This record gives sequence, C-alpha cells and structure tokens, in this order.
Amino acid sequence: MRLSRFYLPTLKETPGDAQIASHRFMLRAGMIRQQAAGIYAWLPLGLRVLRKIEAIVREEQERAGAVELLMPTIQPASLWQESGRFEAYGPEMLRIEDRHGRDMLYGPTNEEMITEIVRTAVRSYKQLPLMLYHIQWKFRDEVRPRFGVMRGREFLMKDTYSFDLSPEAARKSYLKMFVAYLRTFERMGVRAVPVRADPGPIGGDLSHEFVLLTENGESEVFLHEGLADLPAPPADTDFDSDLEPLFEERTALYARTDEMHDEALWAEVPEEARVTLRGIEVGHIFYFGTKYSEPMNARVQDADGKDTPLEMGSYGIGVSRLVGALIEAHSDEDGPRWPIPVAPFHCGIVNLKAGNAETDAACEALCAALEAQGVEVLYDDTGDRAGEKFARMDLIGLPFAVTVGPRGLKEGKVEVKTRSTGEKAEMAPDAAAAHIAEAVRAALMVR
RNA sequence: CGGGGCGUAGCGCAGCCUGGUAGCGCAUCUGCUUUGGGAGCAGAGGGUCGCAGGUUCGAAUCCUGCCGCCCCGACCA
Repeated sequence: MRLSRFYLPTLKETPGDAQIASHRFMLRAGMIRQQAAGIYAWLPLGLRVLRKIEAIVREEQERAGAVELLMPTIQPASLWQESGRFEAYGPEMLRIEDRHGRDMLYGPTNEEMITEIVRTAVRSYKQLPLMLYHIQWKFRDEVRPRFGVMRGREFLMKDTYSFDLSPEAARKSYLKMFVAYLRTFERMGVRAVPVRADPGPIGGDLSHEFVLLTENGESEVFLHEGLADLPAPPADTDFDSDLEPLFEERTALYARTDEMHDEALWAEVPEEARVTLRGIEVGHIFYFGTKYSEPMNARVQDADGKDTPLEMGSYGIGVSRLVGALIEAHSDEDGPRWPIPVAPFHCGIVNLKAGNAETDAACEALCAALEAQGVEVLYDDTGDRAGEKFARMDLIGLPFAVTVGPRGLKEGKVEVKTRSTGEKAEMAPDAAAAHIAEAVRAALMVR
C-alpha cells in the first residue's frame, strides 16, 4: 500500500481530551476518530488492527470447536421481557422505540437471543454439546466512558455461548474456552492471566476474567508470580481430551483482582512470590447454568426422554478494547510497538527522496519482494521531509521500517529499523527483504 | 449519579476578570531556499467564538437556561 493513496490523518499534537497512552496514540496515529462520548469511527489504520485481532479470535474459537453466526445489534424488547432482564438491566441499556411504538433495544449482550435461536432447533441431547459465537458491535450506555476504545459505549465484542446437557458437560465447554483464551491472547503477543472472578448467583469456580498486565490498567491485580510465566497451551492441544490438568495448573496459584481479593488466602502466598500490579480485563468467561434456559424454556430431551433445561455458559472477548489494551502493553514515548500478528502493516518503507529515479526504483523493488513473500507493506512515497516520515513511522508503530535514501543506496545499503527494540542495521535491499520476511513468517507461525 | 473543569479556525491554545475591528502556534495553499529525525523566509485562505434567550448604543467577554465533551469518585467488558 502506498501511503499517498492511503488515508492516514496523523496529528502532531495530542488532542486535549486524550489522557492515557493508547488513546493519545490511537488519535494521533489516525486509527480512530471520536464521534460522541465513547463512540468512535475506525479509520483505515485502526480498522486493520481490529481485523487482525478479530481474525485471531476467530481462528482460536474455531479451533476450540465453536461455530460462528451473526446476531443483530438491534433486538426486540420482548426477548428480554421473557428473561426478566428488560426491567432489571437499568439505564445502561439503550432503549429504542420503532415507528410502530414497539420497544426495541441496542443489544448490550446476546444471551436471550441465542437462547431463543437454539431453543426452537435443539430438542435432543444428541445435538449437544454446542458452542456458538459471534463478533458484533454492542452498546452499553456507560455513565462515564473513558480511555478511548478501552471503555467506550459502543464496542466490538466476541461472545460465545455454550449449550450442554449437564453441569459436568458444561464444565468441559468452559475448559475449552479457557484454553482457547490463553491461546488467543498469547498469539496477539501478550499474556493475559486468568483471575478468579465473581461467579454470580450460580457460585462455584467457573468464572474467570482474563487480565492483561500493564503499567496502568483499570484494576489492581494480586497474583502469584509463577502464573505469569506459564506459556499458552500449544496449537495441537486436543480440545476433546481431558483439559482438567491444564485448568488446574492455571488456576491453582493465587490470582485475583481487587474486588475479589482475599487477604487470608493472599497471606498464604509466599511473600517473595507475591506480585501486585495493574491489569486490563480483556476477556471474561462464566458458567451460568439454567439462568436463561429455565425462564425462556430452552430444553432438550435427555437419553431417558426427560425434558431438561440447557446448561449454558458465555464467554466474551473485548475485541475493540484489545486494540487499546495492546498499545498499553506495548508502546514507548513515540507510539505503539505492534507485535507482528496484530500490526496494521508488517513493514514500512521510507523513501527519503521520492521522485528520485534510484530511490523510487529501489523502494518499488523492495515492496514487490516483500509483498511476494506475504509481508504487508506501507510504502511512504510522499514528498514529506525525512524527519516527518521517521516520526510518522514510529507513531504508527509498524514492526519494521526500511529507510531507502540516495546516500545508502550509493553503498548498496538500506537501513532496517526494528520498532520493538529500536535497533537499526544497514544491509543490502535483498538481505533486508529476506530478514523481514523471515521474521514475519516466524511470528505468524501458529504454534 | 456526586464533585470539578472545559467548549474561540482542522489540532493545541490565548483573549473573558475590567464589554468596543477575533488573535497565536501547528496544520493547509502559493512562491523561493532547503532536504538522513516533525525545516527557513515571504505571502494567502480558513471562524454561526457550542446553542437559545436576556442586559447593553455595542457581548467571545456580563446574566439565565439548555446542549456537548473531559477529569476524579461510585459503576462496568
């Protein structure tokens, strides 16, 4: 992609209402534009990151056996009246009236709708287990939206719903999602730690938040440091195998956010292993049994021919929130430092003298070589000044930037800058292309 | 929802207290000079001063109401 044909409205100065790093950079790098409090338009650069995150989430959901569908953003109130939540939800739910005076709402979540969808078609235990997910925009009329896309009112979310015959089977579904989540975040270049969350009215141990550990997250996290060092389960993990040992391993050590923090249990953690830091919740999974299937009459017949309400769980990932959260986890004073799997482009090319026959030719050859090897390139072919181009590259945070100028070309060299380390190296264009292509290939390999 | 603050050019801000021709920096456009980390000089364009009332000869400025946005707290994916 040529920058001259792309739409990248960057800002030199920070808009006044952006406080935290991710929000500032997203505005300055031309990723988003605010349209109202907590409501953002996604500009091309931001959208590319959003799509990358979505794709990883989708792949790992499929791997775990979930099947994608798509439910609407607008829902009829009648569904929510069945579950009793239309009255219970409060002002966070955006209520709408259509032209016929019917009560509608912009969905803050989809439990009711998915239950309605499943109850008419799923009549037998033989159709279970079932996991359905979708990635859709949601709206919660937060009293106080803040931190850009991290706490917006409109947000993109992946939510999965599991349906099983028994609590034991539902636990298996829960564990599948648990493993899928560990893998999902790891693939984005971050480690999200599962922490014990409020299980709600059902009780038990089946509710976890996945928290991305950052400098200045929204909540305080207390954990046994051994937990942060555990790598994600590998790609060849068999989701139909017994996942209990894996689950035990990941939940044995203490991990709580401030709201669930238990001083007595915390005291049992060896002092040298206690770590307290901040975190951003990027995923939440929980088992809620028959909370919706009961009132909404979603039942199947079991092997004995007995009508049984479905055992359900739901599993969310804040897709749009992750864009901001990933920046919080990976950035420096100049801008984000995108991990390769979620970077809007893998590599930038800076033509220091656009219009010059040699540099133009070298840049175009480099572009072609990289793109032929599957590297996504943003080629800065503009006539802007060098300093401006460098600053812009840093601001948009592409993992690699290749600088091509007449001076270097005389020596047959270009400069490759690795954004994550700040390291710069001079090499021949061919070598640069090979080096970057290899790094990208390695980073995108799913393990 | 409690407390605080802000709305003036695309962005960042000054002007308001003490009413009198709407300003600065960045960005944009033109020309010249520059060109390896957000250039220099000269010139130009761009504004319902959030909206509506009121006071006044005269309102960005004073008064009232409304709207929007931000920050702290409570709440939340």
